[in-house]
Amino acid sequence: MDGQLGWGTLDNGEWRKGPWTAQEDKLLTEHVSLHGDGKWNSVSKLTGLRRNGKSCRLRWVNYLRPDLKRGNITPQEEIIIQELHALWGNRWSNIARSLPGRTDNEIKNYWRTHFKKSKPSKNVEKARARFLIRQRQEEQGQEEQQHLHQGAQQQQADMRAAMKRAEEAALAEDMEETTYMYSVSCMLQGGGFSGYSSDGSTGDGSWGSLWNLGDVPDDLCAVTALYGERR
DNA sequence: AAAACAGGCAACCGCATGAAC
DNA sequence: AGTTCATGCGGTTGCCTGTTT
Repeated sequence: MDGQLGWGTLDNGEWRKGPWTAQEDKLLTEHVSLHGDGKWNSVSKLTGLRRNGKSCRLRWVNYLRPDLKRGNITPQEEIIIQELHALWGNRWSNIARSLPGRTDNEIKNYWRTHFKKSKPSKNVEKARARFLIRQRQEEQGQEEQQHLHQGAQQQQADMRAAMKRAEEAALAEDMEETTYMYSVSCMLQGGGFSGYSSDGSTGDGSWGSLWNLGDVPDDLCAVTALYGERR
């Protein structure tokens, strides 16, 4: 390419690795503007770029895309990242979809440098705890329909009651957090919020309505599925 | 002024998944 | 139905740069 390859010397005599040059960026950008993104493995053939498809895709997604937002993560974005990470864990691509202009790589790096070494905040821990409680309740409800043994039913009812109490205690503990959760929800959906009643509970008693995530993976079911499959 | 250290970030790697054949 | 290939995702690595000693 330019003869000055640094640690990005030719890999096995074919693919270049390491930092991208301005010329390579230009080639890739031109290719995408002509052919659109996708078909990354054809980039090298069509442009002469000695980068493999994966490398091209990564460069485009993380750096060259015109809709990328430059600059520091804002406090609002930081809150969203914390909350969504509490819900989804390291689902960086999901989190990134909720933050237009940000990439999964960027969020992942930000998380690792800003949060990982510190203990999770109280709010984050609470968010996760409440989500898990709710999820557990739903699972219990499904199991209940399948197993109608009376003893088991009693046990499950006791457990649900205990979890319900725990959740209510968490909610009562600080209304400040409830307001906080509300504001995050509003940010996520651009202000439109429903299903939240003044007593601090959700209208229908589900996280789906509390969060109402919009284009963030559809609804509570999707979130639950994501969480479930992760474990 | 220079060496050591730490943080931030770009890029690579391996694996999983889905589409095409 | 099985195989191959392309793409996407999350984890990890290592360079660069700013800060501290």
